[in-house]
Amino acid sequence: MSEALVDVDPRVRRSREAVLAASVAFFVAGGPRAVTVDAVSEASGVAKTTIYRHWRDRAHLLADTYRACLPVVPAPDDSVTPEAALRDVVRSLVHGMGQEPTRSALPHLIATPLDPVESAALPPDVLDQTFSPLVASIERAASAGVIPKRTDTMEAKHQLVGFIIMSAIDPTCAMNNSLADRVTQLFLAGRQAQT
Amino acid sequence: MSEALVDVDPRVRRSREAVLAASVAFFVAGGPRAVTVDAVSEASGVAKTTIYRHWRDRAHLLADTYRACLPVVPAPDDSVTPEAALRDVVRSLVHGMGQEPTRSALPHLIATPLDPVESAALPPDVLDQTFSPLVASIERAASAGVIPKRTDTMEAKHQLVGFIIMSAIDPTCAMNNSLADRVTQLFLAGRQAQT
DNA sequence: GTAATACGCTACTGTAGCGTAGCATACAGT
DNA sequence: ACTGTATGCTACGCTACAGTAGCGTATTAC
Repeated sequence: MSEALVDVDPRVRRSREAVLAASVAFFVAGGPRAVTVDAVSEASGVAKTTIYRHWRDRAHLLADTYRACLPVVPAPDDSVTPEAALRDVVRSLVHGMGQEPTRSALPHLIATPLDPVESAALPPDVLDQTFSPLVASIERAASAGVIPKRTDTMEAKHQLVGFIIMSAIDPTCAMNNSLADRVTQLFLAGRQAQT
Repeated sequence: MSEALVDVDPRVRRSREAVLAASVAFFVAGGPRAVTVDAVSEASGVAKTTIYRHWRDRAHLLADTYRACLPVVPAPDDSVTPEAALRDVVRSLVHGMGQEPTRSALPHLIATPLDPVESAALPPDVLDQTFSPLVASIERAASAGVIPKRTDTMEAKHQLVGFIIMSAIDPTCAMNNSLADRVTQLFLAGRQAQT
């Protein structure tokens, strides 16, 4: 994504984008197992040999495909109140998880890193990084006393991320700010009721 | 499991159990992709031909394997208060999700039904059934006014199930009654704070 | 003891997928 | 126009896996 400036040759850019788009489509539809070089080649119109000129092997293609399905969550804003910062991060997460291809890929995004074969070329903590802004927001809320200071950060993360992910997996669920703010409110109200 | 009485011949029972145990082990370790008839045959010590005498094809073996990884959650107890019934169901769920092989298989249990190939012989709603006792408890709590009567049942289910599943996926998390009751309390406190 | 049945073994076919080699062609930059 | 590079194409070899056939052996039930 960010090295588009290096690839001056438009043929290269075209090939990489077409391959990745097709690969993402297969990943979304059927998980890592569905991402085969032959299928991607045919669907993208890019020759198999060309794919191997850009990715060393299938594992590296899969790693890029995986990353392309992850949402981008901006770091929390420290210039607003802890509540507002948390609310905004939750909104970003809900929005990101609700966007395609992330939404449809979610179950596979969770399962793939646990597959010893398919996770070969995946950076180990690539999924955790998506939630690091949320963890930072939780920690700030705790140290500011918005939620109990002795809050278990990981537990709170499970609570929020679990809610968001399960909502996103349910195709009937609208992933908008209304849902995001309800997630935040239910979280804060529950935590603040703790002694 | 329940038709053990029909299989009088101990040779049949022995074969089925050995195959299923090996198949579950592969599913846990690497998802449906790892469940190959050859590998299961070798690991279980049961000949491939014998496996095909008990399961029509790999898809049916996988369906049984999938079911064997699901926890059994008893129906809610209507003779206690709605709070206690919900608490007990959450405890059962937390306990079930924390037990092997369910715990390690969880990501694959979520992802497999969404794979159009691997879910071939899977009953469509087999995972939902695991959560139906929870849904029943939520509905009873709502109609009893323990939580707001207009509570969105599905949303509440996402909230509780998401929290539990994310906790179970984190290997450092203790899946005991202490966690279960905290899940219940945070849920009730958040909901009861809503107008 | 005997018949029925379950099982193991070997060998086989067919398919899908990974990854490579060699050569011809089209396109980009100058 | 010219040169370098990216691409397309065909044809491989190799491995893993699904599923089947035939035959001999061991175990079970009676």
